[in-house]
Amino acid sequence: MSSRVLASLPEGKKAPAPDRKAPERKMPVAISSSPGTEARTPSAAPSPTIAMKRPISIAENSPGITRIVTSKEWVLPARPKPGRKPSVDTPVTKRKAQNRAAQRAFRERRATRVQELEEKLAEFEKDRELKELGYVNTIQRLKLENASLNRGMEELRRQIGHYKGPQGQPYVNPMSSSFAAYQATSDTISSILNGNKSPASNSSIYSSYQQISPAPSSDAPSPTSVYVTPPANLLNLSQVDDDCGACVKDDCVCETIGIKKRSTEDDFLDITKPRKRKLETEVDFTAQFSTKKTEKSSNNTLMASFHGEAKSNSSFDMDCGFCSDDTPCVCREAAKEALQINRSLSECKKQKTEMALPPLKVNNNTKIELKRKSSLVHLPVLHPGPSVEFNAGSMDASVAKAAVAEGLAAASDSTPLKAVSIPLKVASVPLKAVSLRLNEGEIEITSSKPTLQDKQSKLAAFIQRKPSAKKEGCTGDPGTCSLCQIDPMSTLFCTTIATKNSSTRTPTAPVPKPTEDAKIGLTEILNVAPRPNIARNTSAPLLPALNGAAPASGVFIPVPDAYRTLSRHENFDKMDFNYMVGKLTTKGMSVDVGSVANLLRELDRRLYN
DNA sequence: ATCGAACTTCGTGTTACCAG
DNA sequence: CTGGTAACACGAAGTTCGAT
Repeated sequence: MSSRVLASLPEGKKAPAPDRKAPERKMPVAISSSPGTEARTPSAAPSPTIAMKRPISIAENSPGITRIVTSKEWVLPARPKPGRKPSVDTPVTKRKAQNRAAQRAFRERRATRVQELEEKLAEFEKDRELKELGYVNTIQRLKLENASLNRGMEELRRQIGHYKGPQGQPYVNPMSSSFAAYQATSDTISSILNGNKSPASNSSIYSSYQQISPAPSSDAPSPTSVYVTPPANLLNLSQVDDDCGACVKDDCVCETIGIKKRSTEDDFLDITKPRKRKLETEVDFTAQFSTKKTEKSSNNTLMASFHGEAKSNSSFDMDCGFCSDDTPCVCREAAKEALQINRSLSECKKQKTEMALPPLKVNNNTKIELKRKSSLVHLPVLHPGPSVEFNAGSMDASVAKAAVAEGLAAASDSTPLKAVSIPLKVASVPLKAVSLRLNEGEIEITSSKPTLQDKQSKLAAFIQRKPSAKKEGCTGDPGTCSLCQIDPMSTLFCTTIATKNSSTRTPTAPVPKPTEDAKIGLTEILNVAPRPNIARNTSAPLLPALNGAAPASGVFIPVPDAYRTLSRHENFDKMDFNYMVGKLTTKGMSVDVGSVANLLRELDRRLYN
């Protein structure tokens, strides 16, 4: 302190105030035997409060010193409050004293406010991190789901196309590169039909169709046998709203499985009807030019079919208002071509409907067998959500049996619409449901009403199925099973249950294998609250039927199965995680089926509330 | 390793300004 | 006049870093 201080002391200022009691401050303990520490602690810390409380021994000869054991227990003094010590002398003027007090109060308020804000900020940060984690998990799950859906959809398309394409005609995959050509073509035609009179687009249309046409061959079949699957927006111009976004009109899985009403074949014709005009007395220049085109593309069977039709359909006309009657109308031509495509497709469809196809069946290897017996397929839905599901190839027998039990209950119902089927939300998201099944295991869509015997035999097959490989099931160690490896939420679920178990000191029991008794128990449990028949009335609220709570069943399923079952529910993400786990009755790393059922009902209630 | 100067941080006091 | 606030300055304690 020194000269600088002395020199800078303003007039009237007094020397620094004497020692004041410094508030206790927590600081890291640093033991120093050097007396210099005390020396550096000036009078601010009145007396070194380093005091010996009791003698302790020093551990000697210890090879690796991880803990210092001193002979004394030192109580270190709190770090003296830094900064200028508050003055105790009375100010000269009243005003000064008032200002000092005001300033002190102000700083106190400011510090309090800053502290509050910091606490708030910390809370927000914590909340944000939690939400972010949740979002990341959701994104990952959605990505996986999307990928599996795409795979399933692709597989379905491929398989369906394989069966649909007559005489070995390759199925034109809308998702393939030629789909882009379709898209461009349809857009162009649509724009023409809507009044865009750009004659230059004609060539693009033409070339587009050349691209999408099957490879020409000398022994090409009749034009009507050409199988083309244009995108929905080309043929279904009037029913854009009905487009599920995943199906192609002529290849709509939604229609195939009967959850979407078949659209009329001549939707496109309906658009062009008002523009039709009788042209019996007029010269059909369009047909003439079409003929020329046909000659140009003699190898193109698709175009040949179009123009062949055009010849026979000389009455078709379309007044675009741009071309004159003496000149070949490009717009008319394009519209006519689209019409021909539609007609050829109609014939294709007729052929297809005549084919007796078996029901669509997808087994564990995601193979689809098309055994269509009828064109209309009713998909029975027993449950609004994926509350009980059939697992994948790795489906554990317990969960499978739970689902089977539900199916059994349904099978005993005399309602013909009920069937042994997977309760899916097919009505709302058809492709998703189907491909989910594809991805995770078995899907079976029956076209005919199953008999009770059929149901029972299927049930027996399910029940007798052996559980999957052990690595796919619960390992008893959270985060190590296959499900946990790919789904962080599953890991969290398992960990939470493990934590719950440890806190409640539940003895860790091995994952029980469901027994025959379990099957009966499941049937009883799941019959406690009979599920409404969604197929009969999809809009009917489910609450009345879902109010019943299933008692504890004593039947336990592995945690991953419980997670799979619960996580499929739409409301799974909306319900508090800890609450859900708390609702579950667990024994070790297994969950009581009854508690799962209860939780599902609660999720249902929230969903339909 | 030790020491001391310079620097940093924090608490406090004083003064001026402004609005009610 | 009084309360609230900003700006400035000081003091004390801790930290850093170069010289020895």
